[in-house]
Order: sequence, then structure tokens, then C-alpha cells
Amino acid sequence: MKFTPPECINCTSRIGSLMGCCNQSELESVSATKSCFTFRKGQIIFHEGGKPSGLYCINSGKVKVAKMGSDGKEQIVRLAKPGDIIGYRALMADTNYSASAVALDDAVVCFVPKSQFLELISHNVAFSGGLMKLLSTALGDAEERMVQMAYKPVRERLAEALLLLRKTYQPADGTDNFTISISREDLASIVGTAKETTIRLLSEFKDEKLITTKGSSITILDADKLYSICHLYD
Amino acid sequence: MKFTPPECINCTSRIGSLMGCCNQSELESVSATKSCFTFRKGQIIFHEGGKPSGLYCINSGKVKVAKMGSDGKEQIVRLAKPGDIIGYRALMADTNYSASAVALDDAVVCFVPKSQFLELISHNVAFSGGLMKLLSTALGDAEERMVQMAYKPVRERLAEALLLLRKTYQPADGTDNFTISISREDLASIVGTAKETTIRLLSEFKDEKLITTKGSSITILDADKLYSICHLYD
DNA sequence: TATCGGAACTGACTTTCATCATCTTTTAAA
DNA sequence: TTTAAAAGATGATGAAAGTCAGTTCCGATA
Repeated sequence: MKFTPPECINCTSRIGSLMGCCNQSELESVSATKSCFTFRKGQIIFHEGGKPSGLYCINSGKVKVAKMGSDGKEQIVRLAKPGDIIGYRALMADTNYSASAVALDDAVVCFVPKSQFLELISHNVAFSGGLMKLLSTALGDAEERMVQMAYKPVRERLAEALLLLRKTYQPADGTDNFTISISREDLASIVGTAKETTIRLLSEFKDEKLITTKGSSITILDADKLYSICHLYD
Repeated sequence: MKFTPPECINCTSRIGSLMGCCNQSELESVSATKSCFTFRKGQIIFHEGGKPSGLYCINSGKVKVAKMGSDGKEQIVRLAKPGDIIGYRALMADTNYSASAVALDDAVVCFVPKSQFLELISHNVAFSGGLMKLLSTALGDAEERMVQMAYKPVRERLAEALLLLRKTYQPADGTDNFTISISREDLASIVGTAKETTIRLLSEFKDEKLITTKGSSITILDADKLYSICHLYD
């Protein structure tokens, strides 16, 4: 759904994100060219296999980037928050999307056409450098998670996933206990396991007073202990 | 061990690799600046946790890039062949190495210092574009393997690993059956499983006439069937 | 060529986790 | 508020794969 777009200049999300590399005139140009959409929870932003024609920049809401496994099971490969861009991998590799992006919340997402994106890359060194750093960091994260999938037991990966959620979506001010509403299905897709196993291990964590749950929302009570669980052997 | 370096200009490996983006004068400059080393099978080229000071370009031999899992088990995240560069992720992300590089064979590897690499990136658009494409493709591969680790059974991942070895190290002329010498330990590290499990499944493949083995070398007899094994559910 | 060490291989056993079935709670719509 | 559907939770069971222990094979070196 399209609607009146927010101005990039006023977008606080851009601080500390790739768009922060743009100067004022570039931001104005992007603002003028982009389209902006709202997505309801669960709606698809782009679809695995589809052809990318631009870049998505998240203005508000949470987004998952996920691949379909061979037997229909979903694996979340990345989580995105306001200020993050998604869809850049396919654009740079010049391939179709290798994953889908889905809104976890109601979200506002801006679309920057490919031509303008390439323009920024070729004219703004900070921007292209930032993009390379983004790619490199994402590659490092993906390789790290690949090792975890291979060798870490589910319990440790679940602790890791909870901390990843906190790290990604913790509000800036937040010194409080972190709370997030996430379906057990989605959580299992981060961990790379079955929903039932996730639920069982969450119950263990509840017994151990590491978290509490209410409906689908989870509150982290003891992040330090979660941290020590996922670094058992380190 | 350092020795008389091969000239980049005459290096046939550079065709189809990132270095192929360089023009003659750039190649001469690289050739003049670089150092060149030989590594015996098993020797470490760079070490996980170490600080990168440049880029490695493989002139001959096979190289594995691997991470150490939490309980001391190794996961091979990438395989490199002549012409490939390694160590670029850490350099671009400006972090320490997140994986080690080890020679699988006796290998000749050239070292390009960071300053010259950054020079190439900033002055040669084709080079920086090629690097971005390299990063994007590697990210796609890593995410794909992450999903496989999560949901594919070991048998399918082993078939996948054998085909990956073939795709990577198949000689250009090779229409013959592909043969490679690889320890069961290393093969298990690609698959992300235990050595014994790998051996057992290789025996199954032998029974099914998909491969033959002699000592540590493995010959692929029926790549099509291996392919159908790793795409069971697709 | 003998032998020593490492790698390939095999078997027995155990653990982890996926699956299926069922029940309960929550959520949202009528 | 009632009720239907979706999501959370729990139990029982079996398959997949890890671990440990042991044997055989091969290749390097004396």
C-alpha cells in the first residue's frame, strides 16, 4: 500500500545506517524519487526468486529476511530494523532474490530504484565503502551462524537467538528488561529447529528464571546467563 | 617460505578472477609490490583472530578457509583455488580474521599489501565492482549453506559437498570422472558433521556405485545421481 | 622389506531432536 | 460475550547422527 512518504531528511532512522553516508542534496534527491509503502504484519515485501528492481529501506517496523528450506521449513537469515536496508545482496550480485522479506510488525518501507542506488554507489565513496562494510559484516555473520548450525546444540542456539533479538531490537534507551513479541514459529526459524523444540526449551528457560513469557511475548530476565549458555565451550 | 615470485602479467589464474579486472600497469605495480610464499600441505596461511595486513591471491594449490566451532570442531566455510583471493572479508569489514586459511595441497600464494589493495579499490571501478559482486555471491552462498545445515540431512549435505568439490576443482578440460584426494576429516568439515558419519555415508555411496575410493582419494562416478540426492525435496 | 603411525573404516551404544498427537490458552471475529 | 481459529504447550515415540572403542589398511621411513 502506497501513501504519503516520510522525508529522508527528517528520518531519524538514517543515523548510523547506510543512508547516513548521504549528503543533503543526495537525500533530497532520494526523497524525491523514492516510493513508500506500508505493510501489515505478515505481508511480503519481496519474494524469494523475484527480480530486484531497487532497494528497500525500513522506516519503521521489524522485518525478517528468510529462505525456504528444501522441505518447506523456513530459515530466517537476517533481521532488519528501522534504518536498515534490505535487498542489497541480490542487487549487487545481479541475481534474483535468494530470500524473501516479510514484515514482522506493521511496517513502513521506502523503495529506492536501482538506478538511483547505483548512482549513489558510483558518486559517493563513503556510500560504496559503507555498502562493502555492510556486505562484509553480513558475510561474517552468516558464516558464524553456519558454524553454529553445524555444531551448536539447539539450546545454545536458542539462547543466541534471544540475544540477537535483544541486540537488534533493544530500544536505544533500554536498560530495562527486554521484551519482544514473536511467534514460536518465527523464533524456531531463527534457531533453525522445530517449533515444538523451541517451545520446550523456552519452558526450560522459564524454569531457570532466565525469561518469562506472556502469550507470544518473551521477556529476558537474565541476559548474562543466556550469554554464558551460548558460550559454554568458548 | 618466500621465494622467487611469479609475475602477475603471466599468471593464467587471474583470468576470470578479481585480478582480471586490473589493467597492465596495475598488474605490473602489483607484481612489483607483492610478496610470494609457498606453503606445504597443512600449513596455515592466516589465522583466525589475527589482524589482516593485506590480501592473499592463490597462484597454485587448494586452500580451505575454516572456522573453529565452539567445541573444537572445524567448519570449512569456503574453498579456494588458483586465481581466487582470500582474506578480503576481514580487510573490508575492518575486523580481525574470522576464519583461518590452510593449504590443502602444497600451494603458492601471493600477498598484496592492504594499501595497494585499497588503492585498486578506489581507482578502479571494475575492481571495486568485482569485489562487491564477490562479497555478494559469497554472502548468498553462506546463507544457502546456513539453511542446508539447519534442515538438510547429512546424506544430502555430503552429496552437495562432493559436487561442490567437483565444481570448484574440476580441471577446465575435465569431461572425465572427477577425482580428488581429501581427508575424511576435511570432508566432514565441509559437511558439518562427524568424521565417522562421513565415512559411513561414503560407504553407502560406494555401495550405490555413485563413487569409488582409493585411500583418501574419491572419484565421482555418477554426478547426476548425487545431484538428485541433494535436491530430493526441491 | 619390515614396522610404525596415521588415516580409513566398522560396530555398539547413547543422545538429541523431529514428528505426531493431544490438550490448553490466547486472540480475534461474530 | 460467545465461539471459532490460531498459537502455545506437553507427552510419547522413533529416526538420525554423535561418541567411543576397536580393527584394518596404507604409506612413509628405517
